[in-house]
Amino acid sequence: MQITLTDDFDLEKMADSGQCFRWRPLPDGGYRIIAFRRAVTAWQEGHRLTLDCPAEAYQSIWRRYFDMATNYAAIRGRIDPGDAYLQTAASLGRGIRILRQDPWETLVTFIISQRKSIPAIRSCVEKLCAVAGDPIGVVAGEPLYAFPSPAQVLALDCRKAGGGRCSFQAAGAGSCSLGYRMPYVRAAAQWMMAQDAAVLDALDDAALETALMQVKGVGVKVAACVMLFGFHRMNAFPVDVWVKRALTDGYGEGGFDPARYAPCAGVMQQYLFYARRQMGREKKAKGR
DNA sequence: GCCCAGGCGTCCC
DNA sequence: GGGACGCATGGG
Repeated sequence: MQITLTDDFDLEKMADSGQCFRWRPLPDGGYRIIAFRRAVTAWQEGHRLTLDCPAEAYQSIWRRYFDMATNYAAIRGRIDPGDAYLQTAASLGRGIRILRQDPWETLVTFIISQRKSIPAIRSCVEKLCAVAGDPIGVVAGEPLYAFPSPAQVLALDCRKAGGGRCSFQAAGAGSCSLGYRMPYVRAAAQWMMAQDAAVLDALDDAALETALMQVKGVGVKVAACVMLFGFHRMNAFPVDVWVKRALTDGYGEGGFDPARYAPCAGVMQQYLFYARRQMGREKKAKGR
């Protein structure tokens, strides 16, 4: 299946944008993506996107996943020309789209994300999938797994081999490097099973944030990530250490108001996050 | 070995 | 409501 791209789209930048944790770069430049209990491999060459799936799968799954109906160039074009810092960030981050990911998976992965580096998040999420998720196929001798359902997460045995009580220090098969987040993930699973997806979708942003923050382990930042990357609330603006650094560099204390870019502040957040991380890397490389 | 990571809950004021 | 502190674990 081949798609001719007519809008901002950059696989490499999206893979490195910190919104998804199950994209794996392949030696040939492609990315293997697992989402919605399916695996697909994607390659990009300029305006040509190739997916190793039938056209029906693109139409029913991946087109929506990549948010193909939204015009990101137009959103980028609305950035204040006088905002030099954001202009630069957006030109660095051009091609990033806000993926429409599964809300449950997004909730869990961003609970896991706290106090972890992005590579550590990836490996933790993969462990969780391998231990609790359904096998969905074998590629080059390597088994692939779906993201586990809430029930599958609750079925995880997080107890120590000899102990009775649930301990997150357990080296047991179910610990998955979750550490102190294990009870948070379980709480998220219980919460999720009690929700109606249609009801959550119908909530306004403030009500959805309140609902998400009922889960122990979900604070303002994780809630914002789940809203932006899982519920596609394009105005959510997660502020993490990188965005904080970007805002301090570019605007000083309190000098940036996300409301200025409503209803798409979240896209600006992605540009700022991506650009600031790239700058950090360049500094590191120079220092060597 | 050491440092720190896409924070959060809790305690305390 | 805001600031200090502890937190399990692994990647660089």
